[in-house]
Amino acid sequence: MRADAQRNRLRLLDVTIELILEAGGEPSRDAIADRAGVGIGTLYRHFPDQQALLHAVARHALEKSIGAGEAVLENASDGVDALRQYMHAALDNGIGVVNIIHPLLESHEWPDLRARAGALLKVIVARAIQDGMPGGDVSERDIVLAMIRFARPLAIGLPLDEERAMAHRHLDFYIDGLCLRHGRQIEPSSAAHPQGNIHANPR
Amino acid sequence: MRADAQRNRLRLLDVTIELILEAGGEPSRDAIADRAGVGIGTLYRHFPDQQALLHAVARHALEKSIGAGEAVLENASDGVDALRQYMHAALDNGIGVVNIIHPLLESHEWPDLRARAGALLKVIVARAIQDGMPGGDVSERDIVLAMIRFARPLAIGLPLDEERAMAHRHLDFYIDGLCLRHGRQIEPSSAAHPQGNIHANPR
Amino acid sequence: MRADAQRNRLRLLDVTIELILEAGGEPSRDAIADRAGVGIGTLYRHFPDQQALLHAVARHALEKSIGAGEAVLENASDGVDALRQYMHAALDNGIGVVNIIHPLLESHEWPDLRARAGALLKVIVARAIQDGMPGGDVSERDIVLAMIRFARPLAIGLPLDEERAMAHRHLDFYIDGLCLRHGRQIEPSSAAHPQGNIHANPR
Amino acid sequence: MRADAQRNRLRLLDVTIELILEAGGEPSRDAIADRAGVGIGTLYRHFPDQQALLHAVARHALEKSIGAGEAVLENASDGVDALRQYMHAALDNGIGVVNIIHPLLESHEWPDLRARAGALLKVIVARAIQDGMPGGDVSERDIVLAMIRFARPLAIGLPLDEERAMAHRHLDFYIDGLCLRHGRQIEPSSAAHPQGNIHANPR
DNA sequence: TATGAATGAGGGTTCATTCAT
DNA sequence: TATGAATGAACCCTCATTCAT
Repeated sequence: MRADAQRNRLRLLDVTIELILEAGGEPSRDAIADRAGVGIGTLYRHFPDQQALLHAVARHALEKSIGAGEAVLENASDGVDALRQYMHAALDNGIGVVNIIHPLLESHEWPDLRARAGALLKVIVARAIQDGMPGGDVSERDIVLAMIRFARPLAIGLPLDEERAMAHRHLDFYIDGLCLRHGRQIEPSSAAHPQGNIHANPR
Repeated sequence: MRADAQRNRLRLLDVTIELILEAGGEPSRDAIADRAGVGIGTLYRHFPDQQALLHAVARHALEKSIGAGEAVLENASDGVDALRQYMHAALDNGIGVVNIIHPLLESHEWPDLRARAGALLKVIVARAIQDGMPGGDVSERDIVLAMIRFARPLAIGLPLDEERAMAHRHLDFYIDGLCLRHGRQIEPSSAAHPQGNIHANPR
Repeated sequence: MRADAQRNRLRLLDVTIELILEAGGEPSRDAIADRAGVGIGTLYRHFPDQQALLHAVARHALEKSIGAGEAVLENASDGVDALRQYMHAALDNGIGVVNIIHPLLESHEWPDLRARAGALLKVIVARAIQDGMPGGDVSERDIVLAMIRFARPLAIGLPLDEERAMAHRHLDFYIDGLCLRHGRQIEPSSAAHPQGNIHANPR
Repeated sequence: MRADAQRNRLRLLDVTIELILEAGGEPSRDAIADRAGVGIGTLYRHFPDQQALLHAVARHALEKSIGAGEAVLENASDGVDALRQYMHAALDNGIGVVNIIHPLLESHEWPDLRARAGALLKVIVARAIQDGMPGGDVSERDIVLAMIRFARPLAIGLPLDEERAMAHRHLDFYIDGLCLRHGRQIEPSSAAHPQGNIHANPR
């Protein structure tokens, strides 16, 4: 691939994410091409249809999220802490930038990522349980679907920073609840995610 | 209003809710009319524009939710229990079926409902705090926005019953987390909600 | 026909003319029914379709115009004067309230009116020529089409009174020109139409 | 602009004029696109809304009309003749093709054209008066509104050539009448116009 | 007979996608 | 390869007309 083509491709991905985060919905193809400073034809050369573009964006976000999770896992001393950090990092890495990651993972696309994500999740959940999160009926599904939910914009016209703050705040309560299951009491919300939430307690 | 017109009106509201829950976004007018088995003109006679339809749907859901909350409040012996039951009932009553309830409540529409909803929320939160939910920075906003979030479809193609089950499950963890704040230990999620139906009566 | 039905029919005709003159285009069926204070169904009972209503309105205007022409003819001492008075009267009687009179007259509808209108026109033109209007290629067609033209609204948003004043003013110049053909000099615009024009010369 | 785009643009303008002249009202966008043989989207690319299209058409006609008038003024030896030629040329150039020229001229759009049109009219009328047209209450308004009126289709289904012939014929009588005011006798309608075509060059 | 609810064709407009330049 | 013009399906809405009450 020629260098300028490569540059266009990345620019298009970045712009798409920008626009999704700004407007909270799927941006129009024209808007993406305009903002990227290329013709609409160029957009289609790189991403033959809507799917292709969103897949690429999703893959991008997913890769970053998995990377973050793997890093967390390496450094964390506590499994529950690691789970919490991972979920917040996924939010910050745009895990929910599109609502298509889940079906994709369940399909046969991206076998590489599916494997990595699956392995990561399994370990993180296992470590969290090992370190005190009640097992029982709590499973990977409770993690994946929750990340999708907390990453979805509320769509009520909140400013972007409030939107993200509420997502992290809600997620924190959720994790607190997860770890409380079956009566175990933990230090709630102790390990905070790196950035951008208005969680009241100092972390 | 003529009997058949009344029937059509209700059918249109029901279908709209159905479609929103299935697709997770605003359904097209044509889709609504088709599913309801009426002409597009009939839809417009009953609801002159998108706003009117969504308002009607939202008001419908909001009224039922408030009603449920008031009933809960009357019968509940414990404030935290009442809060939990209220939030689940709101989900079952379609509280988040549209993303417009919140802005509307903040505007000057529906002064009657706003007053009722505001009063109800205040009492429910106060009673929950009184019965053990940590006060601190937890406020009505944490209840309202959470209901909107948990009621939003995940939009990943889940069948309707799974979608609803996950919403209630996520909500339960969230409430557990809310009430756990500052170390208080409660009996978590003890009262599992029945298989909630959006048209079910408040429990 | 029952008395109230008869009343409704007339009311509908009147309202239609009113609305045409107010808005300058074909009014909507709903607007007519509303203004007349009847249901849309009643409108359709009296006038089974758009055509029928406009025909009725046109016939109404045409009858009045012919009546006015016949009256003029009886009283006028000068043929050119009579022609002028007739054309102005036709304008005032709403001859152009719809643009469908002409095709109707050329078809086989209204044989009675066609006969009367044809006879009247023939006599009026003949008398005008006899009293000084140049014959040559001037024909009834120059009268009929001119009335249609001067009765058409300019559709540039003029207030109703200006619109009508300009119609009469333009018509006056036109008649002056008609009678000037082939070098004959007449006293221009001497015989004025009864009402509603801003013709500068005192009549 | 690409060659084919340019071709489409002109074709759309031509077709719009055709349809207006045939039907006597604003044609539907679908009808225009169909007749021009392009997709509806192409029409919208060139003219983003009804206004834009009608403005373009009107401006086109107005420019040609003014050009014709200026040419006439340069070559004409007689002011009344020049007025007559100008008005006929304006008809041939589609001056009244839309009923929006007048309001636009009275608004603040097209300051360039307004200035040119205003200057031209003033000179032409002055020269006509100087060469024998009675002044008195005759003004530029009698010229402008008359051009609009005579250019409007009668909307009675006449074939296009008859429609145009009648417009010129009516206009001729009108000008005769205008110039006859106050008893001045002129050589009426001597210079019959050739079979004018809307795209013909000014004579 | 009167009413007004229901219908659906048609007009306006947007936008994902294709294709000529 | 990059461009942006062209396409047309799909959406929103209006209104003439039909039909159940």
